[in-house]
Amino acid sequence: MIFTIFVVFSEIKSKEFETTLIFNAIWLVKHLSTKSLSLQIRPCVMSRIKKEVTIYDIAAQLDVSVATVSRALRDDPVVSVKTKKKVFDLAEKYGYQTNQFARNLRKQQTNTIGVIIPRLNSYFMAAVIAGIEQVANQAGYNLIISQSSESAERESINVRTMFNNRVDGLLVSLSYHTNNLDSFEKFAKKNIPVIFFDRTPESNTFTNIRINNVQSGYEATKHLLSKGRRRIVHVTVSSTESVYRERFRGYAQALAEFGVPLDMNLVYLGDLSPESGAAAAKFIHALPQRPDGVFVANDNCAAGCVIGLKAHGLRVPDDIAVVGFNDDPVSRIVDPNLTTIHYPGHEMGELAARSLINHLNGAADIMLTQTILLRSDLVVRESTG
Amino acid sequence: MIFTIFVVFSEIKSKEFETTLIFNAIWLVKHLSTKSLSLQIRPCVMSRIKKEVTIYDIAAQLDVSVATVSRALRDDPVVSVKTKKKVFDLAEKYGYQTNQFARNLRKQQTNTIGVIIPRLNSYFMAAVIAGIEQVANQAGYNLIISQSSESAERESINVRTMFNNRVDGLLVSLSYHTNNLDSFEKFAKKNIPVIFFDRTPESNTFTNIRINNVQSGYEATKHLLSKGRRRIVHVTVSSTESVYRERFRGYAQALAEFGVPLDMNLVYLGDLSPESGAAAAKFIHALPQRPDGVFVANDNCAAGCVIGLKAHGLRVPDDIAVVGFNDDPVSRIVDPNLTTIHYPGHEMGELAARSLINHLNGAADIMLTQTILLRSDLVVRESTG
DNA sequence: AACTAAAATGTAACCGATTACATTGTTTTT
DNA sequence: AAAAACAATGTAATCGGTTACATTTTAGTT
Repeated sequence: MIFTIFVVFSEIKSKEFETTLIFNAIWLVKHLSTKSLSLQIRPCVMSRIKKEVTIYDIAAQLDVSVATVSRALRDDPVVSVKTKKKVFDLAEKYGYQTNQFARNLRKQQTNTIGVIIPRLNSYFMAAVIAGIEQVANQAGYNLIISQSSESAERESINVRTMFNNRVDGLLVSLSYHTNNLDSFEKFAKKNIPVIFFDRTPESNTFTNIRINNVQSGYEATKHLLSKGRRRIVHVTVSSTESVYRERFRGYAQALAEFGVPLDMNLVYLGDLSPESGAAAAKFIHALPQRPDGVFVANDNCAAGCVIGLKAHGLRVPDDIAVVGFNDDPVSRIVDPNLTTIHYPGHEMGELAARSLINHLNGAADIMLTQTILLRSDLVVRESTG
Repeated sequence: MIFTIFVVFSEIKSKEFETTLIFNAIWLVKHLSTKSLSLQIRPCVMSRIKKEVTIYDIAAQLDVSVATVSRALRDDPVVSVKTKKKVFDLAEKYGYQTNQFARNLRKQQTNTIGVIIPRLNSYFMAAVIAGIEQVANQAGYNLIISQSSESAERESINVRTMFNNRVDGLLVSLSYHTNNLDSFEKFAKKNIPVIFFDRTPESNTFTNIRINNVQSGYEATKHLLSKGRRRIVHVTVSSTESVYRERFRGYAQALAEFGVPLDMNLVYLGDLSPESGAAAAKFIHALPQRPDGVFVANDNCAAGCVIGLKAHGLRVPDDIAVVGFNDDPVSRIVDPNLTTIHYPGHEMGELAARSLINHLNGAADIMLTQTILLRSDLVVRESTG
């Protein structure tokens, strides 16, 4: 059956509007029963009927099949150069956008990477995210970022959400209180790659990217010891997560090496916030025998602690030397500037994203890699004299 | 035609594995031609054939239609309680997950909100994001976050990406250098809601959520003036974006009110980083007539500036008083603590997300709202004596 | 029992891109 | 000139939920 169709418009506002109308007309003809003889449609109604340009529209316009259009748009070498050009031009003209859902549905993959972090409130995390984003954007991947707010429960909800959204891969930094990896099981079962960074689990089922926290903790403490300090407080968090446990281990190791007995009364457990640092300062001030050094497991907390110590009349570093961790910009703001452990956030993010994407592309298999350790360095500033 | 099928397994590892096998068998029967009489399949091959549980599987298992399953899973009241329970139970048992792409494809909406921010490096932004995330999560929306890195170009690429990913709505804080809103046109055309927050455009095509920057700049400057300071430097950024222009306007207004002539030689343009603050301090120190006050357009920069001023031997606030902006935690770390303008990041994020989602739900129409102003307050601390 | 209204469920088209396989047209080989 | 090889394009099934409309079942009424 062959139709001849006259489309008469009473008002055409713009080229683009005309396009819409024509597409709508084509669509209507395709879908209407042959019974209707007359038809009156207001533009607004029409535009509601169909508003997106699809490969079907392009195919109809050029009188080729959707398959050809689909192939042309993906630059498949099997399509002739001439056809490709026609398709590209028309797609350009009508501002065609591929519908990602149709593609994802069909391809069973999403081009999306999930990122789960404890909190977005540190310079370090911002740097990591920036690194991840840079690599992901470049490779055409989307990012879904969510925060666990240091809660194991929220974390596992986020993991589930990521799973439901069928992310192609997951980059995770664990919360303080994560005590099992059950929620990640699903990913393992479906062979969806998961890479942990910074706050990594002790289990070795997944790939980890981190620094040597034992060593860094050791160096921080050793630095204090080498400055002659012997009564050293460690301010950290009570966490099931390995990072802080390892920093503590390094602290203990250094003490042992210098023959200083480990005194658990000198270990202050808080939440590593600036407020917690202030509380630690109070704790230190109240100790019967005044300590002469503090190793704080993060800079924000260390800054709070330094301010607290000064408020209690203690001089830093003369009375008490302080070492932080992270090389957060705050370490250069607080007076005196903090001696701290520097480690590369941006690089860590880049590396994590790149590893994941290479794995997804089949360029490398991360399952072969168990752990990647990045360098971390002690940066000596005023707070240790 | 009625088939009776015997499925014989040589090895069943677990209940779940059995489920997979049965589903595969059902699927095979549905899809195989009647010609094949014999069939041998290895489990690994089978699991590749079909690995996700779909509503079709559940429907087949319960001997109801997919429509019923679909409706039951969405808790449609039209489905009987009994059937619903059966469906829920089986879905639970087999760990069914709805395929978002299929749903999105069909529903023509994504349940995703795009967020574009200049940078993720300030406490304020982290707070905003946290606020957005809280509301979005609660309402079952996903978030795609991306950074423009203060570049107008990156920003418009991000906008395009968001558009291609068919976000349901967009929350944007503009970069320093955005000079036109062309890239957002697409959204306007398709009636996809866009809400700007904090760094909002001057145009009133879209809804804006922000504080009164003119007023805040005015108050900050007036505070310095009321402390007797008359030669006041303003440290800001050369930006096309209105926020900083308005803070400057407030600064100029306050000066005018106190009869102090506006001297453009006292306006220092940098990038508002801590380093830029240090540079501003150097600039101030080098000025022929020493200023006695500084109003810096953000706290991070102000902190850098304070440190720089101290390094140049100037006493804060005695020689020179400093006011920042944002009430970033750093304002309470730097010595002396910064007088600053506090404004609610978390609330701003919440409000932006909630407005957007209400609009999407049809509960409210944001197009009716032009601008929402949030309160901002001067917080007086040591840096102004 | 007959009839009607309401409740529950089923059927099938649809969203838009992908791709195995089939078909057609064109060039090269024997 | 016939056969084979290759290039270009087309056909139609597929991904998995959603929903308008159709059909069946149940409950309620006279």
